[in-house]
Amino acid sequence: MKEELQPFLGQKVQKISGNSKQPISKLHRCILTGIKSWGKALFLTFQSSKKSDAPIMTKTHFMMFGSYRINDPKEDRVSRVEFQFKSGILYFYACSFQMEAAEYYSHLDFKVDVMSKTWDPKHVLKQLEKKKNSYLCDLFLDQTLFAGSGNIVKNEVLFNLRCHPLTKLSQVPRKDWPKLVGAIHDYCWNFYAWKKKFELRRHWQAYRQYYCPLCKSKLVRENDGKMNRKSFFCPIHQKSLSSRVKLEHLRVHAVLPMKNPKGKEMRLDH
DNA sequence: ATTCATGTTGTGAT
DNA sequence: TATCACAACATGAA
Repeated sequence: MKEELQPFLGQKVQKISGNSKQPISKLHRCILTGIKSWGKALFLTFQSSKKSDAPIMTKTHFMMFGSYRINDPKEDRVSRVEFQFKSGILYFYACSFQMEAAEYYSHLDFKVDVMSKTWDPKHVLKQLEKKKNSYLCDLFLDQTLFAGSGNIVKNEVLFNLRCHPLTKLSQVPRKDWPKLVGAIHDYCWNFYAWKKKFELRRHWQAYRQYYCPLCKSKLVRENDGKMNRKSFFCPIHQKSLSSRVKLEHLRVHAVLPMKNPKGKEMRLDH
């Protein structure tokens, strides 16, 4: 999204509307001066033409169902916010949109943001020390450790590690902790690359799958951990771990492209 | 037609 | 005070 919004950087908001309860009219005639992200949140900075006015920062989170469009509004849908720029219109739908997020933003820890250039696995490792009692299925969703990770990432990484979702961090030997951290980071960057090519789902091996790609046994599907989110795992390859834990951190399998009934490759991801 | 779910936040109970 | 359970949000896809 940051890449798609670049054309609007430096442009003035010519018109703004939407059903947001935030005082969005304050953004009228402001210039978009910054496009940032932290984890799953998008931060836009706006500068009023009066230099004396403090910049306004907005925080947008698309939650589960949110979306955005550029120059192509959704039909029969009211925008949460809609920005008219000189070169086009940006539409936000069904998202959380908050203003005056500058204070919030300045306190964010970019060392835990998997997509940040200042992501710091050593720092994450130090933080992990406090989480020994957590299940991996909760850990991998914890935004204070892995900002940007989510339920797809959790399930796919657990599969790649051949690890049961209800493994406690304390059961994983300390020397293997960097593998956990690295596996999340690697998967998130693959996710980004795959998403750009509209081939995200093609690479799912556990998430929303029915059979293990390795042994064809039926995957277990259950809500796990404190987060109580859905886990998909192979009971053979992701053993319930007690004293001995061996992490493999395996490479993703080659997968066949998905085709629709007409044989054309499908555009799979929004 | 109905159910589910790439997620976070706030509230009220325990 | 900390933890927990759950509702709310809103919509495309299964």
